[in-house]
Amino acid sequence: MTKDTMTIRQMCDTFGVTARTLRFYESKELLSPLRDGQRRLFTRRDRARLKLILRGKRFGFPLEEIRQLLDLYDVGDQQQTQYRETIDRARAHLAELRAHREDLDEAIADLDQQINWGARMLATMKRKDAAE
Amino acid sequence: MTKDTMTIRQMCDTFGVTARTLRFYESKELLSPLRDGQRRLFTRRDRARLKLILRGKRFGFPLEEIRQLLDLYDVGDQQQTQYRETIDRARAHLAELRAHREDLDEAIADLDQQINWGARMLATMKRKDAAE
DNA sequence: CAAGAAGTTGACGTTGACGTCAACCAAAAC
DNA sequence: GTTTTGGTTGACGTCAACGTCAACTTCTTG
Repeated sequence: MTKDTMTIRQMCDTFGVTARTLRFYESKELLSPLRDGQRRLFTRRDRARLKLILRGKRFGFPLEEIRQLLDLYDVGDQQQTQYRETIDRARAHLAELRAHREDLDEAIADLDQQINWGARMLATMKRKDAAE
Repeated sequence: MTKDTMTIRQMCDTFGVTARTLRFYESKELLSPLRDGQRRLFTRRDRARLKLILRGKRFGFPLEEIRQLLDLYDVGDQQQTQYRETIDRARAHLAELRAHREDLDEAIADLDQQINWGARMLATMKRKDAAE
């Protein structure tokens, strides 16, 4: 049933990371692959987590913060109180993400405007050049 | 006229960075404050640039990439060719930002859904508890 | 069965972005 | 006039996030 595991190299190819990275993430307890003797076997869970890790990284979150958030997606066998806390953390994180998006929207608007400005500027420069 | 300069400490307080950081940014040519003898005097230009630097950092961009983009906001006395390149880099950067936003939107949707799921889960747990 | 090929565990190196510390200067306050 | 206060320049330290390398084991393939 749980035959859908991957070797480290398959993981590397699939996600575009190095083996070193995967071992490093394991040492930091972000992943916890099974073992076949010595060798690692990455499960569906590991894959889901890695996906989230990489996404977190794209947003510039440090690994430690990402590690804490991973539990959110890991419904597990938590107690009610713990689970409530998990959800609260998730809500806080969601708020952060939304703030991040507003920030981003502003940056996009700024840059877009600046580019238009620059493009007009460039056109003016060309006209001036041609006139000489 | 250009009397609106700030000391390094005023900059620190205003932007929430350390003096070391400002000197470091200067050494990497991201800022170029005036001098009053030895002491640095940060101009409006420096402030504008620092604001952009910090925004770039919030999005996880490396300082070197930020430095290149800063020229865009610095119409300056660039040659046409250089300016064209600057605008091209800016366009590429803008595309990156937009991709980033799509990614972010997805993450927000995911997390939102996950939270709703969790909230329903929690409600179920409570009902089960109350039934016992 | 020898020789890859794929994987493993340390251990050390590297890079970016600063922190920390020592030694110094210069104007201002006591 | 000397002691703060605010600033300066190196030089070295640090931390995260891996890269690199050596020495080893364990299939598997000719």
